[in-house]
Amino acid sequence: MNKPSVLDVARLAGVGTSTVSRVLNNQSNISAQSREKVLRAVEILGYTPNQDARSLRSGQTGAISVVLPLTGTHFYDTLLRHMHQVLSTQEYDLALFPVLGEQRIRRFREASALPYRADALVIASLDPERMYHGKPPFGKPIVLVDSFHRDYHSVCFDNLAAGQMAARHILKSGLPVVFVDVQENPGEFESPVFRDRREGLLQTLQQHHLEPVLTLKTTFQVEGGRAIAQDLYSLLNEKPHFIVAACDDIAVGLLRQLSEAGFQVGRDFLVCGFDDNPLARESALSTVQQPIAEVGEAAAKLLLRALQGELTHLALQTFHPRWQERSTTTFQH
Amino acid sequence: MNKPSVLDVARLAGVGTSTVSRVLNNQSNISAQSREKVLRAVEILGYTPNQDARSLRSGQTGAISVVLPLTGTHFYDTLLRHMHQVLSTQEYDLALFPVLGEQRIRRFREASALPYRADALVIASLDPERMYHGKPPFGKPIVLVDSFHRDYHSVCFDNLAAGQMAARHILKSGLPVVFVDVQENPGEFESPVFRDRREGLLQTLQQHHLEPVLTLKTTFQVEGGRAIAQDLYSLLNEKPHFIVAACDDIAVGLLRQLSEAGFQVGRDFLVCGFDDNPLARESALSTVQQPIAEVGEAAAKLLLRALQGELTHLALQTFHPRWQERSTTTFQH
DNA sequence: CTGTTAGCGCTTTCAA
DNA sequence: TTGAAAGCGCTAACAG
Repeated sequence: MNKPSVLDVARLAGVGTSTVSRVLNNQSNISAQSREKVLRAVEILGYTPNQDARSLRSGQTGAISVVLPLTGTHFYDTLLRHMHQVLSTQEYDLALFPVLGEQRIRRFREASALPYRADALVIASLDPERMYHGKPPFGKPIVLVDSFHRDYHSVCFDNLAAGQMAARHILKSGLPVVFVDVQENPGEFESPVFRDRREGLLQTLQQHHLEPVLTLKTTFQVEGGRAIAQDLYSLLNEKPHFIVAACDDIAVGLLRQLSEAGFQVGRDFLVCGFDDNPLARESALSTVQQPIAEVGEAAAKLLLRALQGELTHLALQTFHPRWQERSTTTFQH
Repeated sequence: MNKPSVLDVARLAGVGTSTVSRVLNNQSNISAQSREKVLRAVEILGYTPNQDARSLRSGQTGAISVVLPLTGTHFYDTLLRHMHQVLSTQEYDLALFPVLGEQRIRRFREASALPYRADALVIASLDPERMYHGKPPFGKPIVLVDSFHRDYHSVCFDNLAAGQMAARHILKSGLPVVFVDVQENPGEFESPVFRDRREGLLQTLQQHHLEPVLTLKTTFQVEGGRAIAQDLYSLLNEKPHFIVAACDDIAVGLLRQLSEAGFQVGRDFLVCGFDDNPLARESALSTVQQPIAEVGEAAAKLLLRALQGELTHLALQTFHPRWQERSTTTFQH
């Protein structure tokens, strides 16, 4: 037998279809009697509403799509958990759409793509301009997270301030600086995150007439840090340096490789990173912490307001980093 | 102005709505002339089809949902990338639904939940029986990945064989065994993965009249391994042991903490794990590798066949582990 | 408080 | 090869 429809339920309950609809949507003007009958019929038939029809009719899907570069990192995991926590208080389901490669980008430029079958869209860490060559094909609320564009609501980390913050701690040490930047994959978008960190860092250093004695680039994993450690050996043999890496993973790789090569943190070098991911915590790495949880929650709340049409002006929320002092930035005497 | 519909396109093109529909769906019986007119009208109006209406009418969504416990790990990242690679050759979009907490489980039991607005469902690492207290509320193809149930197509890792494989390498060493199992979070489901690894391991050891001299449990992160390392100090001071951990993270935590405490791998202890994640590679940990990529691809292909109705019988595919010999399971002489 | 009815936008017969 | 028209399952306006 076919899936039962509202009509089947209505017939069995001996009421009209609108009564069924009202009961199912918890509307108020319903007698206890009718409600009872409808619910019983629903139960008997094992009726479940067709969501496509519901969406077609009401124009609402109950879905919120999150487009993000990838899953599989602490950053997105944390971000999503916190967004999720806020959004699930309402009746919204969250669907994730990682942009795994160029192929998906092209697909996501089409208005018929799955992410746009939703009531609202979250775009995380991606520049809408570059991703879409213009505007996303989506006419409902959009919130940018970890990314900024003047045409959209945005919730951002202040990466410029993060860079400045690192610079200030470097300056306190009085040591010469080595900066290890992230090597962007050619063909992938340049990340504004690293651009801003770099800018804030170098800017503040310059204001104090300090420039890195050496700048290196490497991939943003632990292995990337390990790989370029040897380029520092001669420098560190000469005198201690402060090494600032553009992310924790690189910093940790550096820390480990240098330690294994006989250099001692706190004596031969100091090192710090950015992010405060679990690896940093584990390795006692001093770092500039990004308030991921706060940003996730703020974005979700913003979205909720946008969905309720309460957001008349373009919102821009910026969250400030926090310095996490651990053991890799103090001299051992 | 409102979003244009097929009717608007049809009017502008001077054709009927069915002609518009046929052009948009690349059907054959269309004159080049009509096609031309329709496409031009589509262009002018910026028309994009309403997917809800399309789904309602055709019963197809073009979506495949993946329900998984969490994102944010190498395992799921790898699995998804490979599934994605296969599925995107067809016109399917992949949507991810991490089950973040008990709240979501309840929601996902409802037939109206977002994951079920799809043409097929992938359930990763979750036992449908426990998750749904019965069957998922979904009448279309379902494929289980990293999980088995006799009522569904399944693509699995042979965790029993993985446990046996570890046992065989332990036996070769002739050392007494310490087994560090994963502590399941109370309230969460017991993972069949760890159950099978444990069973395969202990079973094979027993067949050779060997039993662990000590069994410990801890959480499955690196920190979990570190935390219980001290429980082994006296044992290792006495004589060397082979430590087998139920996953790489724990093994690495153990390896690191024991090394820092002055014990030497290859002399005071040997250690191996399961999974072969990046951390294992980085730490030169011997481990039982799970062929994640193959499983992901196999699952995707199975799904495609199921969608085409080619799958008449229940499929069960099992993939075998591979031993990754690195430096933590050989004695240094 | 309730039932009848008109579409939401599309695909797909059916007849031309 | 094409157009008219039916109807997928639902919600909401309207009339009672």
